[in-house]
Amino acid sequence: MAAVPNRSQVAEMLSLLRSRGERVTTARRAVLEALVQYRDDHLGTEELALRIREDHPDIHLSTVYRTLEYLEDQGLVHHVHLAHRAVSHHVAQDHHQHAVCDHCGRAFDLDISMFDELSRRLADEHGFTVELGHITIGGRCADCSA
Amino acid sequence: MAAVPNRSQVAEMLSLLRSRGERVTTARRAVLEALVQYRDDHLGTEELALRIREDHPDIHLSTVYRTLEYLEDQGLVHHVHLAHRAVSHHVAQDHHQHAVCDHCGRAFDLDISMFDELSRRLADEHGFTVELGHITIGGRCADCSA
DNA sequence: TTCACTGCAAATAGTTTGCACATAG
DNA sequence: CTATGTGCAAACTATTTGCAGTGAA
Repeated sequence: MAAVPNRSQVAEMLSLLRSRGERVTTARRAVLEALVQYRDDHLGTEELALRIREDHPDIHLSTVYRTLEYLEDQGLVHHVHLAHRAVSHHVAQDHHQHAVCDHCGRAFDLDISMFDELSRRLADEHGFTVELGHITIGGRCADCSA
Repeated sequence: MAAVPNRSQVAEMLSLLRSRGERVTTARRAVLEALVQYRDDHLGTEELALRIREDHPDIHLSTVYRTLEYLEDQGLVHHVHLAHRAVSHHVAQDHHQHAVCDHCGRAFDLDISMFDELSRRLADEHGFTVELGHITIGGRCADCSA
């Protein structure tokens, strides 16, 4: 799916920051690396911070919060409200939607094309520009319907 | 839209509870009345509790939380994650979707038919049963796009 | 009368902030 | 060198829970 190997995706985002005159710090690199490495795991912020600390025990949870906020401001990261209380972050390029089972909590990635008609109608009928990637669909997964 | 006038919608839900052998209390009646009265205002839980207290100063915030949870268990109420931190409740019969502007926070009600294709594809391709009414679409409203 | 419900206060979870020190540029 | 970023502790917000008293059936 990615036209560019993961390895350089972080490097690319870091040079983008540098080109904007932003500082590149250990925490920023570590957060981006973790988001790329665990991209499929839909980790909450605290869980993400735990993984980051495996390699960087000195990076504080509050720094992860601040860094994620910063990276969102920079447009490099988006967030999704997955389960009821958990917020999950992902790099902006990984645009996908989620369906979350209200029963078991599992998150399923959805193809963006599923939202084509919906976005078009929202634009036409309400002038509303959907921010894809932020949508979460709740319901019952196949297993939990049984 | 409703086949039944608002006035009796609460009464109806209360008799349903009674018919199940559940207790009808002041708090339960007050919460349902407020949900019906302010159905278009997308109130958060705390704000809802404030309105309820105008008439029933003795109903505690924690009771509102517990009552909403109870009414959800009974299937009479659903909740929606509207803005980033706010959870809003509405009576289950008022099934509609929301688009929330990430910029000004306004919520727009959407026609359910917009989700027909999406629900069908989720069912067909993933065996996932969408719980309509729980979906929130983020993005920019027409005004804030300017 | 009896057991579910409620008020209150205190606990918890997730997130944010002030401040002094560390570090990228 | 100097502004920006970070660690830490403490504050905050939304929500939940334990317990003893209240009230619906």
